[in-house]
Amino acid sequence: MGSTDPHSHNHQDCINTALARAKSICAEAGAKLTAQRQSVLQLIWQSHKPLGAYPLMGQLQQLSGKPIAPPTVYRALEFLLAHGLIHRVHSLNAFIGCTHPGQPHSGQLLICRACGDAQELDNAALNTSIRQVLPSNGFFAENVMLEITGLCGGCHAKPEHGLERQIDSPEQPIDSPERKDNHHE
Amino acid sequence: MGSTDPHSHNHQDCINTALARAKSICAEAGAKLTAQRQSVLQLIWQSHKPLGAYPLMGQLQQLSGKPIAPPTVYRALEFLLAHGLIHRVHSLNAFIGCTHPGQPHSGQLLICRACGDAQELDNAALNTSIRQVLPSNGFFAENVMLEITGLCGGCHAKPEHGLERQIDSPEQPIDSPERKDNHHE
DNA sequence: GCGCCTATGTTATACCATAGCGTTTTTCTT
DNA sequence: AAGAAAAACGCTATGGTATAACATAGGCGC
Repeated sequence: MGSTDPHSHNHQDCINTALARAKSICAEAGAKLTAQRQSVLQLIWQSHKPLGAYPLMGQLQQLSGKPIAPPTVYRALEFLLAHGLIHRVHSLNAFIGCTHPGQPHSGQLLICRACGDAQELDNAALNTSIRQVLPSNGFFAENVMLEITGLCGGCHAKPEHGLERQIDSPEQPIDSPERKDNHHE
Repeated sequence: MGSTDPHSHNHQDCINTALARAKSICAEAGAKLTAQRQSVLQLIWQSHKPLGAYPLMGQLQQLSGKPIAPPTVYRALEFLLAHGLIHRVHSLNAFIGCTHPGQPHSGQLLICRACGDAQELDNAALNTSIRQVLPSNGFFAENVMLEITGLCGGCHAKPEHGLERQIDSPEQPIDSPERKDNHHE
């Protein structure tokens, strides 16, 4: 969440809003948001941090009182992904609720390695920049995934996470000398 | 790559150049590019498409004539990642040679879902855009990962890869009229 | 009821990655 | 050159992620 404490807002409202939106989106699309899919969506929102499929499976079992197998979970996730209700966080093999479903956007995430929170962005300038790179490469983009890992404001202020590998790490952060696309072709 | 045939250039030169660069980078860093690590780097470059750890392991076994265990492969990969000689492709659980090692940059990849080729970008405007979003969020970035999936120029021209859902189109990733609830993110 | 489509259940397995520990090789120090 | 420390490697086992394939159940139009 970066600057916002997960508990500084009414989280239940948060979840309810997401569920309500999901219902209307599915209704409009003619898709069935079944009880199970809704449970999965709710659990993902409850966590408010990227949630893995197996932890999710465990919670789903607790919730339903019966054993749940991986395919069941993955099928629900697949449905939710397809309808833009959640995002997959590749760098964590996890899933997170989409904060503005129904609107066109590409996934842009800020992921704190210390507290584990993930904040979704939808930065217009960034979207524009990304889109502009593509035509020059003749590439037809279908899915854009941007995941930025680091420390959120809160965690960055604390000393215990001070191992700031920003400067000397080979997998460099964003700072890059001016250089144009370059490839060996 | 992308639209270009992997064999339209002298691939061996490509590999040799990468190996030579790797040697000089490691020498400068005081790191040991052992025979095994070099083999791994070479195999990754030979593939010229993102290569998974297990396929890599198989090739490594063939090359060396003896059984190789996963940790061996992953340790080599870890070394190469740490020194910026390869990139991890999260969306494919695979690895690809870095086209401009030694220079600070974040990984920006165009991945074709049809032919599997991946092209690395280093677009200055994009880097700038990304960098500019962060301060406003109080976020301290350490690693940026951008992976764009779609169709490269060549594959886009062919009819068999039809399901074209352009990103950022007003409609969500999935269909509008006829529904079929399966799609990968 | 019947056929069809969708969702779900179930078993098994494939695929990806790391922990932990012992051995070998290299490098540094004396 | 001998010995200690560190780095790299081999190996076994296991954890974590994801899907294939097939079976079952329920809704819905006819």
